[in-house]
Amino acid sequence: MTDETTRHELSARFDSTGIEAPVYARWLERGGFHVDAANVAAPYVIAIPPPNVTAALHMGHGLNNTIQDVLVRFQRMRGRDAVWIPGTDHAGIATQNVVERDMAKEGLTRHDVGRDRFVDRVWEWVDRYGSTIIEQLKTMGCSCDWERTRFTLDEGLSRAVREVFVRLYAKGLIYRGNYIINWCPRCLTALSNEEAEHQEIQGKLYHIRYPLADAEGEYVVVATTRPETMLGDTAVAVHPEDERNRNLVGREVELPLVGRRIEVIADEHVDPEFGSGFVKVTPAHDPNDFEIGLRHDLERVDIMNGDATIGDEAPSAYRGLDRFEARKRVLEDLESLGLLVEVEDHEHSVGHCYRCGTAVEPRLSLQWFVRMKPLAEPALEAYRDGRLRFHPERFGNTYEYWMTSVRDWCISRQLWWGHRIPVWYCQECDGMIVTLDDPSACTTCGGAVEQDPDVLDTWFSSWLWPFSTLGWPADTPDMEALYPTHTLSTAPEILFFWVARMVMAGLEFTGDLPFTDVLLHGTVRDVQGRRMSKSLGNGIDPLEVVRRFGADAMRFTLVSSAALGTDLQLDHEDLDSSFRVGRNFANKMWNAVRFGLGYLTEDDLQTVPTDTRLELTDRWILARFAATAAAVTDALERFRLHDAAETTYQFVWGEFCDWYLELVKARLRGDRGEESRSAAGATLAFVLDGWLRLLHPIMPFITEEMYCHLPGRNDEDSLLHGPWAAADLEQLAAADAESAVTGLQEIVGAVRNLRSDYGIDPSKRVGVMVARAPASVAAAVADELEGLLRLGRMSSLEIVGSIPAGEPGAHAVLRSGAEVFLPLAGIVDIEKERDRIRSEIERLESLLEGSRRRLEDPRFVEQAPAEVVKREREKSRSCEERLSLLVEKRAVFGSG
RNA sequence: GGGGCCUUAGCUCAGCUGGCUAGAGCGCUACGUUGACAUCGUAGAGGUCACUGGUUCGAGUCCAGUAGGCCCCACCA
Repeated sequence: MTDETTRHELSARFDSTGIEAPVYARWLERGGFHVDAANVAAPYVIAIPPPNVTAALHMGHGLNNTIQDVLVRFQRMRGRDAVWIPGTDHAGIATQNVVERDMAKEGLTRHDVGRDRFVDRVWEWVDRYGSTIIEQLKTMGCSCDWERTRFTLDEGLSRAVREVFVRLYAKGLIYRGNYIINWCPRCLTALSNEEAEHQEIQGKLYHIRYPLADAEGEYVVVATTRPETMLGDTAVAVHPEDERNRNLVGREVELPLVGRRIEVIADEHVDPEFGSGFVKVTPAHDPNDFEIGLRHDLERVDIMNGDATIGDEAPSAYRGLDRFEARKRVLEDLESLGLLVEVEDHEHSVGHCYRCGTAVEPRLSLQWFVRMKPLAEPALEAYRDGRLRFHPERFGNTYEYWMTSVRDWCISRQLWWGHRIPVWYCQECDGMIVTLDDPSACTTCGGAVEQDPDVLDTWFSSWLWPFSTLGWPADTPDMEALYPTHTLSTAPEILFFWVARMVMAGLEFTGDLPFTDVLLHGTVRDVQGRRMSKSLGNGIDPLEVVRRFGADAMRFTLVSSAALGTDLQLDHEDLDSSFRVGRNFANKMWNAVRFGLGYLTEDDLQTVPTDTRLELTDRWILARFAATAAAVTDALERFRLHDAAETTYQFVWGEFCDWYLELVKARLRGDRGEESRSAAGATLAFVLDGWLRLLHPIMPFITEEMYCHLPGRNDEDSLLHGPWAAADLEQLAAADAESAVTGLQEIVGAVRNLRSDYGIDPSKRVGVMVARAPASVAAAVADELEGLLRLGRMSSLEIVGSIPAGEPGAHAVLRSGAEVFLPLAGIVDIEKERDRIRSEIERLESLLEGSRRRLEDPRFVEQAPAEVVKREREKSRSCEERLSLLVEKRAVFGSG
């Protein structure tokens, strides 16, 4: 689109359709996102939080990936070798569930087809749907280095997983043991502590009588929220110092419904104040009881099957019942025996499977664990000594707390989809082999070996992501050039699951922090403040938003609504209200550029325009641009993307479009001669080009498209690699131009205000007088007269020595000290004018009073910074001046 | 039971190291087809910055407490 005709045929309304795809295709064709490890001088690397391979894009992805793209594009434009590593996660439970559900439609379970065929089927699924989200990221404009796309089950990454398992095992940091773990009876697998989500449940506390075995009529009362577990009780405990009850220690009770005799023991865990002071002890079904059992060498009676039905260790009457069914039955039976003493409401929290929502069952089972303490120490140290930073900072507390109270990590999962645990058991002797390469026989006795059937927790591969994606454990050029990475952007809810563990893994296996800055973004919510979710049906499909409003509009809206550390609300029922801001802004940009293109020539586009030809407004907008560029750069460096968006928006719309374009129109048309036209053209082109750069990280498509339309440029050009903003922007500072133009804006503002107050027909041009304007403002008025006349709908704007006394008209006294007068013979309303002046006097008086009070306080003058005192004096003086003028005016209108 | 966050215009929220005559977008009211833009322009109304106390020359901003809302963590049955 380089020829003249096309250029001038840009439609008045910006339509993202038909622009985004070709622009993205151009970037890809040129390999614009790829960086060769051999050529890396100043790396900037982000590893994407790999979405689940079966996931479809939602707004959370929209936000997070926009943030990452902004950061990557910003650094790429600044000349860094920016690499954004994309990929997906095999997401063990989630993916297995999806495929199982799919199979269920055919009436099949995974057990019907067997392990190998099931895994094949998941792979087919992944091959078919696995690239969906990657394609969606492209639609959003994400500038990932697609040549580096990885999947956690790739051969290389799987190798890394094995390497880590073997290393940790050799170091004694991985062990296998029988412990109480969180078990999901629906997914039929162990879960880690993090995967059990605690929810407050409005439950009951049941008080049950356990008769003493050899004393008719005597009993103890235990309290429990899960009465069905009594079938597995193997003791009753009291606190060793419980005065009331410790005399019973050593006696036996007869477990109702079961008949087993169990001992009363003394254990510190019991809170003598709670309930009756007796605790039923079920070592196989409660983590605390398990610990008690260890201390007292209690029997562990496991009464439940994996699917949470009652098992063979329980009395036959209950076998086969689901746990909740069994609870009901147990309660009924206790009730009929007169042993259920009391039922009270009791709120408590119960773990739920983070994938399917089923209430987790604490279950005794043989699992693999990672010892976390030794890994946590260096990870904590890295945070404490400031090498690892969180944005917002407060998440450091959360991280620190988790690291100091971290518990061992259960990593084995009874699933089929995932990395198989690299452990083999000998079928002949008790040999166990933990090895990188599949063994063919037992290394001790030569017997046949069989691999552990379990797979590893998904997060056991995710925690290696920042380096496994770069080829670790091999010493690859990518590892050499691109590791460690720099920024990690993610949602706070996976701080423990993922972020904390990556830090541990990075330090343990590579000796480096995997990244230095962790950006935790907010949550996308609906208008009621609820999280967006499939089940609530309140989600927003980013692709629909892109289709209707454009990717840039979506990205701008997301970035500008998400201040660092805060959640953002979007209306899923009214996408228009949610994304209008971004769409309108894109349209504004489009039209501003469209306007510029009507006047600019190739010669206008040059380096920083600093010639003496520059006029006041040129110097003003250049100064404003320099300030904006500095603020935006600073904001992006500090991860304050919202500020960057806000600042540019205000500059482009509120200063560039509202004032500069308006003031410069006549000059661009050549009304003031070629010298003036070319100064305006050069300035316009420079500033336009400049803010396109500033906005490119946030709105890559429209900025690229517009950039290529600028005179002398074509599709071969690109903003992708910057430069970010021209060097030497400091030289553009022009405090004098800034204050002069502010003075002009005030005058126009006052005229518009007066017109509006007096209801003057917008089509009627008025003559205006200005007195007492500072010299610089007066000069500026003369320079920019025609523009000002148009903006204020004035027929004339005269600089006068003083406003003629007694003439009927409207007055305004400005902050610059200038006085604006609008003669209104026959129109002016004396009463109204008097009121206007009076209220202005009142306002200024109260302002002045406050200011004086401050200045009269010697402590303020002595202790406040000189700059503040100076400003206060100026404010005071300006108020006084304006007041005295207004008082004079009032005299003219009578004191009323 | 611990820890954290929030409470600023009708709505959604900015306001980072205390100096504010408290901002933005949307909405509202009035007016407007001004040759880039009605996805626009102009003006306006609208706020005791939750409450109470403290620190300070000065507090929306810091500290303590109160009230309301939210989140994270947690093996008291």
